[in-house]
Amino acid sequence: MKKLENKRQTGCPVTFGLDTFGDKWTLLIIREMMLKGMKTYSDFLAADEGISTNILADRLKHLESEGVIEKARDPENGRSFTYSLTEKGFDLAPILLEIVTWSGKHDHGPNARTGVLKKIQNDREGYEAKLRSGKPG
Amino acid sequence: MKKLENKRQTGCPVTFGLDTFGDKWTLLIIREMMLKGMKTYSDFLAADEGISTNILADRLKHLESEGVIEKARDPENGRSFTYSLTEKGFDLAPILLEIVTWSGKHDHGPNARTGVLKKIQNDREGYEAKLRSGKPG
DNA sequence: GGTGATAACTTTTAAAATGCAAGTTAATTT
DNA sequence: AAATTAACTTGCATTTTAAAAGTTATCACC
Repeated sequence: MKKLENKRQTGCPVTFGLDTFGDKWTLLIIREMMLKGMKTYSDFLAADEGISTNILADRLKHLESEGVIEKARDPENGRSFTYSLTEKGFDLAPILLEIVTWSGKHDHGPNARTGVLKKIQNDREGYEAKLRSGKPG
Repeated sequence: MKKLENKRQTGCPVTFGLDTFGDKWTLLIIREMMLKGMKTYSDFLAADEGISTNILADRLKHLESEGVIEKARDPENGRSFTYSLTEKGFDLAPILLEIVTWSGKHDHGPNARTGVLKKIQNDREGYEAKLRSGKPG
């Protein structure tokens, strides 16, 4: 993914952030990890939106090179790897939660899901702490 | 921009948000409007990152169709139009501010700019209110 | 210890999106 | 009336994405 690798170096924090996670697939991978506890390549492939395998491989590589996620062998399955969020990755939680909050207010569609939204509204700090523990509800 | 127009309708709030503003150019346009008070087509074209004119036109059209921005004739210049944020658009402020906060923590480059970050740290509510007034500092 | 299945990718190729330059239209200004 | 400004649109080459098939390594079973 050239786009995200060629950092624009404008010094703008918005640009800096977008160069790291500013394409839709990247944040969906983060969502799978942070909100759904998914951690393997197959987990991500199976996500609702249907990311294609080449793009997934590319984004994982990029996120790892940016220090947002870490890759390790799965101790329980020799042919699998686990991806996990670093602190830098968990620090994306507030952004994700604000996106959920925004959508909660503006998605008036019939199948809008509100599970996470309710957790945020009920106890934001507690929920964020739970996410950072690596074990979402 | 087919990608953002074909809403995926998964019901997921993260997907919903990304389908509206989930490409780098879109949030940069929002940044120009919200944080820098820019409002014309030429303003956006002149932004640091150098968006190209066809993409800019496409993204403005999309944001307008999503109800995030509004287009109107410029009362002070008959050959110009002004784009302004709707309430739905201003509601993106928390997302933008969290991105700035994240980058403030993780951008260790020499030319990272911290103007907005300081305003957030100093008085977040006041700053957000100022943004919503349409007149950023 | 050979066969089949699973997991994580890589490669290939066509379709779609992007970037760049040049062209168009309408409203001023000179 | 002619030149300028503002906001686009169009055409085309390049880049990125998507979809499908192929590769490599580990494991499970017989």
